[in-house]
Amino acid sequence: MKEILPKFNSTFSIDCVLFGFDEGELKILLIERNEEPFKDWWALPGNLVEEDESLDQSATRILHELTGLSDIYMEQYYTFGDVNRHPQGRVVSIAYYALLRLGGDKVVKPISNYAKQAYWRNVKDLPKLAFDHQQIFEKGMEKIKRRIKHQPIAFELLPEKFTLTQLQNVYEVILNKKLDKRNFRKKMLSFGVLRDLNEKQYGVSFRAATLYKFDKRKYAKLFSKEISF
Amino acid sequence: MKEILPKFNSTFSIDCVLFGFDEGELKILLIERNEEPFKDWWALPGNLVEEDESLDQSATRILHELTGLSDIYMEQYYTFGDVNRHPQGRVVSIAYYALLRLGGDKVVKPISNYAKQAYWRNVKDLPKLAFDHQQIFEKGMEKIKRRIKHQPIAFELLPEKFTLTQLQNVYEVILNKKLDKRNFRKKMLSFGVLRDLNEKQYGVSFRAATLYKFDKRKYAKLFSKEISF
DNA sequence: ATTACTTAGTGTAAAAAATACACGCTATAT
DNA sequence: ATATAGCGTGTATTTTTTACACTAAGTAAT
Repeated sequence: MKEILPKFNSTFSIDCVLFGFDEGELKILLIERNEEPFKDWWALPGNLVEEDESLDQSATRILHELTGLSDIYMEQYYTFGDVNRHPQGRVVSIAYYALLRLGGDKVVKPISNYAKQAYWRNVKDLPKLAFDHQQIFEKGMEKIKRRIKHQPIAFELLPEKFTLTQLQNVYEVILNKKLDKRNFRKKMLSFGVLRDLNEKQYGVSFRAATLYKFDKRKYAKLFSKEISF
Repeated sequence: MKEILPKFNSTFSIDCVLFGFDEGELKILLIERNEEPFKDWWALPGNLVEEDESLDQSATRILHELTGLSDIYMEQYYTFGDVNRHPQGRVVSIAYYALLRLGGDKVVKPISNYAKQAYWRNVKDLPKLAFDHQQIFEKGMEKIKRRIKHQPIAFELLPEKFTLTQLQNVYEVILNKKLDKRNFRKKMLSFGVLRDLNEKQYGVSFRAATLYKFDKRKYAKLFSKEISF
């Protein structure tokens, strides 16, 4: 039982739900495993935590290995520790979600050592996943649904310059419902964290939309709106 | 480095922020440690996870050992894994908060083996804590502040029968602000999860208030209220 | 029994936020 | 010139939130 798992003393791992937004769809990155257990299954990217790295460092490393990027927005959200979640022994897994800009220039085609290949898959059409990764994904999905209502994380999925329609698409696909265009724009602009770049899209085969940028300095003004007394 | 920590293969532990509401104050349970490291320091109750128990089971066990109770409301909220958070080696700690009815009958006076004594301490007046427990406490405090606005967790801190004033006190002490009595009652009753017991307090030296009960069957109706589009 | 005291319990008006809803504009493609 | 596809805009209604103060009921002391 113990021979496979622990490098050093660690029996904990990181699993990442890496979200990307592309072609109007919310996608996550899945790897096809090249190792037992669950060889040939689809799984969330993840790995064991090294002895000398914090959990955040480990997640950062894993994401870097997958994508080559090192400034990915990322957050720990839950730890899965059922006794039998890993068929070969006790592995507690700390789950992170991460948000990545997929649009346009940087095309991420990740391949890593423990995976045959990695693909972006629409969250609405996922294959069966290894281990308890379905559960890990679902909890991550819930988290970002909730988080997007309080924190300016939608911008992490978009290129630096984006249109309000693109932004609305991100909200719609994460919340899984249609939003009213005028009300959406009114509210978004009312937060005062979007800077109008006085610049238009180009290369589109229809009327070009205004480009906006997320203004990080004003971001603190975006408070939670919750049950209020 | 390894000689002290791992029973089996486990280098993870559970730490619990156990909240109670008493005398109008929000309190947490602290133990005075009887072991190195941090002998004689105040700390959150916690322990190593056993090989054959899930994280939730482990937290349940720890809470049971402390209080003798086994139906405590409890939730995992974050995992702390800095490399040097434990001076004697790598210990990743999964944090839970828990909410306990302190009122009246059940007086909890917990003593356990690794602790000299345990005390309820007002969250507004905490001593210096061992390890990174200050940070763990603060994150737990943030979590319940947020959670109480979405989920009916306030009731977990009150006796089964309670008055609206007591309920308001719980909200006030967790949110750390005064609320308007009429607006509070209006909103609480509007959720439709309180059952009027047609019963009054007694033994109080002033006008007795109506007692209410949390109606679990209607609880699902209490939706999140957040930024809405 | 009168009085003083303490907490319970109640309503309304004003402000703010959320919602529902439709059409002219503009750039591109043919 | 014209068709097309997405851009960009305002108002009226409803709902929610907020602010605000007095009477009622019971207890305790005299």
